[in-house]
Amino acid sequence: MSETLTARDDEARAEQVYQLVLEGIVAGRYEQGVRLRERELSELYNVSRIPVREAIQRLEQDGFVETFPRRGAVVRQLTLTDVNELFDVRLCLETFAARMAAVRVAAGEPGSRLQELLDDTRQAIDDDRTDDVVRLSAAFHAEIVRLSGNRLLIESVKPLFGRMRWIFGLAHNRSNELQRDEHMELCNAILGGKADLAYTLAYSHIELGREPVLMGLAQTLEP
Amino acid sequence: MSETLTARDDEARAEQVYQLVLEGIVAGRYEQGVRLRERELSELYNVSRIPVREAIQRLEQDGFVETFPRRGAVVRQLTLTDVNELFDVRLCLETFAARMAAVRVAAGEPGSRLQELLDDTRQAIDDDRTDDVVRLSAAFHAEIVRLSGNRLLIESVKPLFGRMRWIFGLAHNRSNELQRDEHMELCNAILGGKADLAYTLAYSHIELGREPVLMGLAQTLEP
DNA sequence: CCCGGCTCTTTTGTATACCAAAAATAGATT
DNA sequence: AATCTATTTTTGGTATACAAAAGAGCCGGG
Repeated sequence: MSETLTARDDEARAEQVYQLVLEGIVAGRYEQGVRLRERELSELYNVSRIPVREAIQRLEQDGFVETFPRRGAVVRQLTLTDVNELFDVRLCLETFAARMAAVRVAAGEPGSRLQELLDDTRQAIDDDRTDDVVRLSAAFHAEIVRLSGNRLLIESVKPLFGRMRWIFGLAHNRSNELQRDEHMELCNAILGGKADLAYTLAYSHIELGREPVLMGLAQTLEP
Repeated sequence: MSETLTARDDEARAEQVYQLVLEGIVAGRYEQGVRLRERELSELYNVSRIPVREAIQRLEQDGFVETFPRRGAVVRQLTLTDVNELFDVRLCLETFAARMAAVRVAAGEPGSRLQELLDDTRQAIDDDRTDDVVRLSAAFHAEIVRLSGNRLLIESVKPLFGRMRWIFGLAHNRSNELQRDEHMELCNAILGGKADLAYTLAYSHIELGREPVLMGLAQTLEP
């Protein structure tokens, strides 16, 4: 499990540290509430403290850790409130994204990638590749936001998607089959340029995801 | 105009550099497209490069500068598209915030600070303190988001408010009197716990702000 | 036994000095 | 004039050092 960074790797060190720590948090190797010490991480990953600091700053930005002045960073404690807040904000932004995506498709934007993702998901479900199903589902949501064409929206949603990945890792999800059906309906609405329908479908799809996640998290939180 | 940091100032250096550069951008002292060199800033503000880097990172997060690998940061170029995207995302988030604020007030949350801000705005308009009017108007919007009680929403909106301050600095605004009237209506709806009305009023208030800003910016952009 | 204060240690935030490599720039050449 | 080349800047990163704050441990008193 040597996660040492190869010395000559022209991608930014900070980015790599960010990814590695994030992976650790999402995978549960860094438990909630654990302190992230700069020295510790810099030694573990064989980098100096500067890229570590940069990574931690970004982790804070994306809601995975909390930092306190002169006391450093700790992995955040996920609460049911966090999940509810996340779903509320997703409802705001992703429903708008779905509507805009439909509008832009109607205006001639090519939206083929959505269908592709659905096809891949079909395959992944049939092959029982659960990780891929989750990844493709997230990619589907991200693709809708991308289709909306609003760069600020894309930027604003990015931290939400990071959190979602985390939460879905902790609290397991409802039926992949059901979700794919909803995605298909939503995809058809968008590719058909039906803005209002896309909005409504996105809304109910996201809202349907809330309860199961809350239930799942409630169990992992207090066993 | 020596902006040197006093040596013994127990607020974080990075934070101060962030504020100073931000001030410079918003005030137009750093023009759009200008490069921000780390060495330059660190000498100007009498700090080392570390807090400067941290400040620049945060400025990028908040959409004021753009960084390119190995080429550093430049002050962003504001376009009409940026403004439109900003208003679209604001419509998503702030209307939701207004609705939630009303819901929470109806559920017993004290919302007195809104009325206070309106009173102060009244005074500021009468005294012709334009800067204060702008500041108070921004504070009014921020207070609604705060009242929504959704911490993730508050966090998500923060970078938007930063951009607004910048844009409003470049493109002047419509009548303060009209805006205050709209704020008052919205305030009454929220304090009366009328969620749907608050939503509608917030929507039209924000949307009414779009055109004037676009017009104003179009002029300053190509004279 | 618990509490308040007193060291001692750890960790952050920052400074300084330095380096490799990529960009920008100036200069030389065709 | 345009292109290739050499020189300087600038970034991204390392290593090391240090003051000051936070935390841990210890100690004595109620």
